[in-house]
Amino acid sequence: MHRKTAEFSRFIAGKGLKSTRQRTAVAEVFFSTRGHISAEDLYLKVSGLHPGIGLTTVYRTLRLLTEAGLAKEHRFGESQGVFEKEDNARHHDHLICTRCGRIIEFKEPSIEKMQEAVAEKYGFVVEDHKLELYGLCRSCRTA
Amino acid sequence: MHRKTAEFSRFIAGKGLKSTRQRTAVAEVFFSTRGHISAEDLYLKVSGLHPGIGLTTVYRTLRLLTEAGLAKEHRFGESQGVFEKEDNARHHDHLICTRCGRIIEFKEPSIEKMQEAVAEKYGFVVEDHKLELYGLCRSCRTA
DNA sequence: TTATCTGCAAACCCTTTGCATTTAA
DNA sequence: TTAAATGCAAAGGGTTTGCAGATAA
Repeated sequence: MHRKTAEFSRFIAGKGLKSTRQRTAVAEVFFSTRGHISAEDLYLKVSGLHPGIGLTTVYRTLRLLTEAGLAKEHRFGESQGVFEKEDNARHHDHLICTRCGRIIEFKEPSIEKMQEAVAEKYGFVVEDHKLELYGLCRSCRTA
Repeated sequence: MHRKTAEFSRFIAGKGLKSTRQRTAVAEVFFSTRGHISAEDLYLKVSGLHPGIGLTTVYRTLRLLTEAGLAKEHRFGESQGVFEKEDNARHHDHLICTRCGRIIEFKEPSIEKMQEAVAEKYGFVVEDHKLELYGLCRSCRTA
């Protein structure tokens, strides 16, 4: 079993939910998938190994994985949503005070989603990004 | 008539299409709207002035406006699409291909709005920003 | 005149929900 | 034992499409 599937099981248990055959199957296949995958494609992959599983269950499990912070949903363009593994040791961006030099680290998944959508519009696949916001922090502003 | 509505009419004519009452009405209301507006809200606004217009026509006109480069559609989060005027003389950010070095300029008002929201969360007021997206462009990806 | 438009209703597509049944704990 | 999960079918919600009648050029 994938390390992340085990982590998912712990998350499930922690919420007082049940660890089912289907959830484990979906997680296992999801974590062995590289890049993005749609709910439907994941459903097809899992179906190959565990016939009879429902597309609905795949959707529900993907939602749980997302809540667990193990998956991330993207909506590129106008098409169907796709999911990818969420890596928690992630990039962060910076807020920089132009007066006192104070630096605050932050991350904003919603901004990153948009960055990817922009990139997609131009045919790009984002590998990395740099976002720096320059301005005045509260104390410099009120001082 | 709005300067941009006139520009839209020229675009329409250039494509051998017809300048109709409805298209002009939608464009006129759209260009007098600040910020983002959904197809449905635009439909409601136009309906007030031109009863009987169809939501379908609003969608079709918004598509034409977008093709003309006069409108821009955004899909924030998972919700319905919204449109805004496309302004060609603004700050832009960069998309950089890490393989061929190709650089594309883009601007994304929605990202800037979110940047300000994030900054505000930390007590900052944004004066400037730098956003660089690094990745692979279409040709480098498919090559 | 005639190709394009319009508005309505129906279709679409992806995703979620309702519900009766099954299952993990 | 029993609260939670499953799978099916049906509903949702925003957007698009088919079509017959209307209209701009």
